[in-house]
Amino acid sequence: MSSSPSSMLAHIVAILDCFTMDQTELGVREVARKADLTTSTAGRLMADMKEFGILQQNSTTRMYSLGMKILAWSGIYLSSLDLRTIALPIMGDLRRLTSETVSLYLVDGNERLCVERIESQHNLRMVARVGHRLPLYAGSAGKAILAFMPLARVDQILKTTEFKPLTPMTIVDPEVLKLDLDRIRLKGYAESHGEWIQEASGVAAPILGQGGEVVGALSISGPGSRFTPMRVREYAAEVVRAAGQLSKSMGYIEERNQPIGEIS
Amino acid sequence: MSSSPSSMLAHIVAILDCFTMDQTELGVREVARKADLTTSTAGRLMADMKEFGILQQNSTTRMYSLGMKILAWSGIYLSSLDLRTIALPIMGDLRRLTSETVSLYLVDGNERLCVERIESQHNLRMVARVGHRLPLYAGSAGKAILAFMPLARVDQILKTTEFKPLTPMTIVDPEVLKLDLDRIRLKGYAESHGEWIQEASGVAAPILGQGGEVVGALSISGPGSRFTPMRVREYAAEVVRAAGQLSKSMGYIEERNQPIGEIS
DNA sequence: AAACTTGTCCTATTATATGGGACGGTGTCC
DNA sequence: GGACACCGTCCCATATAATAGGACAAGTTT
Repeated sequence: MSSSPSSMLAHIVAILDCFTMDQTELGVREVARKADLTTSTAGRLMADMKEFGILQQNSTTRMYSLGMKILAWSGIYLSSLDLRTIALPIMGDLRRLTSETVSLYLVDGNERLCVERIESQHNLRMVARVGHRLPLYAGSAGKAILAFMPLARVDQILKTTEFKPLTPMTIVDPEVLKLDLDRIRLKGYAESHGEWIQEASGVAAPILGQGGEVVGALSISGPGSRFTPMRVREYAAEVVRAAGQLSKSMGYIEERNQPIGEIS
Repeated sequence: MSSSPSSMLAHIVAILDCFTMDQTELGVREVARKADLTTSTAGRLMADMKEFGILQQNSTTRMYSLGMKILAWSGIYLSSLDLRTIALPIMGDLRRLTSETVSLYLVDGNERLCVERIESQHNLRMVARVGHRLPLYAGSAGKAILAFMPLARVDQILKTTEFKPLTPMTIVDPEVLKLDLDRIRLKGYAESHGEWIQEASGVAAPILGQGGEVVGALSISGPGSRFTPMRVREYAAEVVRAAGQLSKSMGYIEERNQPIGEIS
C-alpha cells in the first residue's frame, strides 16, 4: 500500500498464486491471463523459475506446476516456528488421550493455515493437511479463531468473505454465525459438526499471544459418529487446557476474570 | 547455465536459500553477505517480500524469517503430487502392518526431500518431517536412492558431497559406501542402523519412473531396538513390494531379469 | 489437411532495480 | 554514562535489466 513493492516480485507472487488446489497444473497463457501479464513476461519468468526449481514443467504436456524448492523452503519455515515446536509434545499427548486427529492452525490474513497435524490411527486424509489454507467461517478451529478476534475485525472479515456452503451444515448466514461466536466466546471452545467436511466433527480452542490477540487454534477432529455430546465435553476440556498452556508459552498472561473459558 | 536467468529472481532465491534449519532468523546485512548482495538491495527486497508474506519480521529484534506464504504454496505443491496421492493409502497399509513410521522421499538434485510421512503411534519427531531435505549418503532411503542411480551420477555426487559424520555410525568413506550400494542393488532394499540419527534404524526401497530412473524411496523406520534382523527381513519384503507397486504406477515396467542393475 | 491452439525466442525501448551513502535507533563496552 | 559499533531503512542519480509485441515451430483439434 504505502510504496508499491517491486513489480517483478509482485509478478512472481501473482504467478505462484495462480496455482490452487483445484488447478495444480497451468499453461503459460493461462497464468498470464490470471496474473494479468503478457505471455512474454509470464513465459520468461516461469522458465526462469523452473531453472531454480520453484516451478516444474511436465515434459509431455509442457504445463507448469509448483516445484520442490517450495517444499524445501516450507521445511525450513516449519522448523522456525517455535509455537509448533512447543505444541508438538502437547499435541502428542492429546492424540494419545483421545485417539483422534489433532491439528494446529495459525492465523494467516483472513484465513487459517494448517501448520501441524498428528493423525489418528484410523482415518487418513479426512481433514486438512499441513500447508492447507482454510476459511475461518467453517470448522471448529476457524470459528475458535474468529470468536476471539476483535469485533471490528470480525465484522470486516465477515463483510469481505464470500460464504460458500461447503456442506449442507455450513453456516452461511453472518448473523447465525455471530450468535455461534458469542456462545464460543462464553464457553471457551468451538465445536463443528459437518460444517467443513461432511461427517467430520471437531472441537477447538484458540491460542492467544502476548497482547491477547489470537494467533491460532488447536483442534481435535474425527468422524462425527464418535463425537457424541459426552465425548465433546471431555475433548473440549482437554483442548482448552492444552491451548491455554500454549497461550501461556506464547506470552499470554491469563487475566483474573475469565477471558477464555474457565480454567484456574 | 544456458542463458543467465533473471538476476532479480536469482536474488530472491539467494535470499530465501540463506535461511537454513540452523539459522531460521537472519538480519538484512547477514543475508546480504551470504547472498552476495548490497545491503540496499537485500534490505529493500526483503521488505517487499515481507509485504507479500514470503518473509516475516520479528517486530522486536527486526530479524527476518520465512513467512507463511511459503507454507501455503507448499500445501498446493503437495496436493499436486500424484505420486504422493497414490502412495498415501499404500503407506497407510505399511504403517498398519508394521506399526512403525513410514516416509516417502523424492529425489531433489543431489539430495532427497521428505514429501509424506505417516507416524508411528509411539515416537514423534524421531526422523525427518515433511519438507526436510536430507543427504543421500546416510539413512536407508538415501542409500536406496543412491544405489539405483546411474553409476556415473553416483560418482559425481560422491565427489561433490561432503561426508559429515552425523553419528558415529555414518559411512564417511566413499569406497565403503560403494560396497554397501552394491549389496543394496543386489538385495533390492537398503537398511541403516543409526547412520542418520542415533538409535534409529530404517529399511527402504527405491521407487523408479518410466525410464527406470530413481524418483524417490519409501522407508520404514523406528527405534533401533525394534529392528532385529528378523524384523528387518519382514519389513524389507513389505517395503520392496510397496515401492514396486508405486514404481509400477509411476510407469516403470519391470524387466525380465533383475530390474536395473547394469547400465553402461 | 487446415486452422486453431500451444510455448518459446528475438530485439528495441524505457521503466525499474541498483548501490553508495546518510540517518536514526539500539545495544554494548570501556 | 558516554562513545562506539552495528543495525534496518531511506533517498536518488545512473544504467542495467525487465518488458511487450510479434514471429516461429510444434502439437492438437476440427
